[in-house]
Amino acid sequence: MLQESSGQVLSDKKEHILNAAIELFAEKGFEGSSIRDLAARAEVNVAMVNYYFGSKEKLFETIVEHRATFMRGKLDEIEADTTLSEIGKIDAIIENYVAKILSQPSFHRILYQELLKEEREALHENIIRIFVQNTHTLRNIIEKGIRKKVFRKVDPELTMATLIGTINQVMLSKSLCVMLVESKDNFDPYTDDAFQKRVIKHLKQVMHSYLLEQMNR
Amino acid sequence: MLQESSGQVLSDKKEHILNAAIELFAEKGFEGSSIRDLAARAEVNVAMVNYYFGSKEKLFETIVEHRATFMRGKLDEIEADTTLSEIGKIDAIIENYVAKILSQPSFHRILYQELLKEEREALHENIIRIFVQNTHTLRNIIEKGIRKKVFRKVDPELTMATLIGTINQVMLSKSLCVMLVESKDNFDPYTDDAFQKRVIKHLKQVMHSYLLEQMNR
DNA sequence: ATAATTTAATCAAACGTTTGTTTAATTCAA
DNA sequence: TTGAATTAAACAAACGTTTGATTAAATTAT
Repeated sequence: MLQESSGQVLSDKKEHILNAAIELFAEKGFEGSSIRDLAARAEVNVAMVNYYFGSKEKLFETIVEHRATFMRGKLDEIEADTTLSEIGKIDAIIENYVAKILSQPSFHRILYQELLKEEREALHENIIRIFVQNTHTLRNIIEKGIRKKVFRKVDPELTMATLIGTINQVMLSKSLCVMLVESKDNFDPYTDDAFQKRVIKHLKQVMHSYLLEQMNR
Repeated sequence: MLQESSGQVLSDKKEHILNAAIELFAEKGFEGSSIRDLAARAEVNVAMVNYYFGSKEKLFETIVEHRATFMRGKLDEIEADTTLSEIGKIDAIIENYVAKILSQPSFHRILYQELLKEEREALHENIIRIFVQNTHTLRNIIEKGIRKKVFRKVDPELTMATLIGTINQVMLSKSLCVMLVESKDNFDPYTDDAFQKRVIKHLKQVMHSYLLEQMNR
């Protein structure tokens, strides 16, 4: 394609600043990161951030809005998949959520720092809207399972909270995660394949034993 | 007592600043809150913060260290209680955790904002240490239940993550919580008694179905 | 008991830095 | 040669903190 042979759509340097910003914001928070810090880490002039993104705040919005819908499409796809049983859909959601979130721990951390605050109202509500949508999708699946009598009569909203909350708890702090699950110090749980499988296995077991009537296990 | 009739041990104003700071830091984060903001909210002069606490950072440390051990004593007490079965201990932990965390949402939010960042290393590690201790206590209970064959062979660390993670997910954002569980707009889930019972009931059901062998249900 | 002295609390103002952002000049590629 | 990219320098505003004066209360001395 022309687009590829003539160079990238998005400027290399712009993308480079954006990635450095995701890391920095995740480590120090938005207010805790200065543009000079960011410029130094990305090895560009301080003026380049405003040149490319307009302002520090717009850079932040770009980061969130560019990636925040990351689960939406996959969730809808799983919900609509008629080849999957209800518990099969739950399993698929667990696998996708865990893999997706573990693959971008920095971005995930930024998202939750923002959720915990009450500043930047528009951005805050954007993130909340995505969460609400995802919860509704999961609720649809759970309620269908309940109607079909393959699921127990559980609390759909809090079941979602248990699912996401378990993953978030693991994502809170890498050093905490390492202390809890592994004694080795250079161990990175987020890129470790065995750890990812461990989280998926645990979550599936929790959800199976909670959702399924005993006859189905 | 002399102490009471002659006045309080801790200065009223100092306590007043501290409580205002907890609210402000929870809303805007530590770096997002200025001493002038805080002084205005607490209705004191800007100089009073440094006068009482030395610095903004020391005020922050005071907040965290003053309250962060909030579950420690109770957890040990529950673990040592010989009148409780293993599942009874889990239930007691759930009841205490939920009640305690829901009762101080602002402080809880500050704690997790700090966990998500990697600044202020000493403080960060202090918080982590408390988490690790609590996890070990819960692990002891779970492993005892497994040895007694009343619990399934579960993943102790991730079980803790599920327990705390579920509560945290609910505590992330009040407006998110309201949208998920209640349509009324003036509803405050954190002070609502019915909501607290709902969370406790859900968590107990999850933990019972996950931990207990089928014969015990 | 009254006056003198010390201590603690409070304040407006100012300190030196750092902040995000802009400018105007320069370099670079097409 | 023209427009985009890049730079060092400068900008006002906001930041945490300190200062020195002022007040009020408590303590000591007379």
